[in-house]
Amino acid sequence: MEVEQCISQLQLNASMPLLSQPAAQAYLQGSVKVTLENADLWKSFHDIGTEMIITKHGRRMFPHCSIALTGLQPLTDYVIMVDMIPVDGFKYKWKKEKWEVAGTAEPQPPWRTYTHPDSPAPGRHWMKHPLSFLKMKLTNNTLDQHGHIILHSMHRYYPRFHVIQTDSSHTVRWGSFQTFSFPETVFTAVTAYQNPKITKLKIDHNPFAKGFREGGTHYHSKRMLPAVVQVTSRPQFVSQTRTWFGPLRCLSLLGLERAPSASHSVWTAKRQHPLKGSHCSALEQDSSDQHAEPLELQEYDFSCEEQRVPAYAAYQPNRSADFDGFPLPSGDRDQTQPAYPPPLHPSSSLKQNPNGYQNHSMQDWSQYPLFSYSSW
DNA sequence: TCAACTCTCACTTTTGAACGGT
DNA sequence: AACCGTTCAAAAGTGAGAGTTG
Repeated sequence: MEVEQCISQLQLNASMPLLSQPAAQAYLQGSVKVTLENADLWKSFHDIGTEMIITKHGRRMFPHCSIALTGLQPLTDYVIMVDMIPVDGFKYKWKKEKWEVAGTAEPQPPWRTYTHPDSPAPGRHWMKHPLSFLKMKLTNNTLDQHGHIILHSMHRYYPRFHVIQTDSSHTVRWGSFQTFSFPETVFTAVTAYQNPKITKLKIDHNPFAKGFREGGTHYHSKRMLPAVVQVTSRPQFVSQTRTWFGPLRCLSLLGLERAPSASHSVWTAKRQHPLKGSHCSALEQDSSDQHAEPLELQEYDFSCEEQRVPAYAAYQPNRSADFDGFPLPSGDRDQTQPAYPPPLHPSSSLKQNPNGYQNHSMQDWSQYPLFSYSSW
């Protein structure tokens, strides 16, 4: 199936309602822009073929997601969220120094969304400093109880950032939301590094990996330690600047979920009720939940658009076949075209707006549920 | 048989409590 | 009493080898 056909089909089938424009525009008062903070590092990894370790207990990303926001309304509250989107419908394997397609993707694990712990906060707060999602963790444990993002190993994903306007910190009523993604943040989820170039690059940049270095050579575990090596005394730490996050505030979340027996194109809406009192909890969409309530859509005014934000002006975000280290299947593509929307790559349906960003219609992405999980 | 996954290791970095000085 | 900076211990996080699983 051609990309355009796929999109058309998705648009036809997407049940995500688009609200009337006047209602939505009431919340669209700014021109939100998102910049990837550590874009140089991301690009270094992307050039090789980024791999992210996922473990049963959850592993942080490296490079981690960090973005800068501008164009928000200073006094309006926003919630910032991240989720992970499959790049395509394939499973990969590392063979002969490169990634190869190893079949169709496994069924989507429980969908989760990571909410930035400062959320909700006014626009001026978000624009003051770049936002870090350092503490977000990735896991392959579908039974994970810690709120980590669940991914399949040997599958490719990219992070999607959501900027969601809310009415207030306490009685959340979702306003408009905008979605952003960056081509260079595509990665392959793995349980162990496959490409040694990635390992080297990570050790060079990640301070935690320094524990495995000594004198410019690597040593790993006591099995490889020279007999004379002794543990040195604990270093004295200089005083550190710390960021203090105030008490977490609670949100209510609105989600969409796929009907359990339905094909990719059929979705039902599920409303998450506002949390009472001071409780904070993580909310998860269970795809097996048969008791989803019908959503009263008129209570929620929101609009959305996704923007692909190339961090480099000269960078070519819309590549597919020439992704270094990430060969997309070519010959069998038509037969195995996934039921996912086209990834960040390229599509003639993408629009170029005056800012140079590429906007996606909400319908392109509407099959992916938002707010399925909130992790604090 | 083999690829993918999990456990474990030794080390560094981060975090937060405790303490002392102003 | 409140604030600030320093010290310390514990927890968290790291990549890779070895063992396990399918």
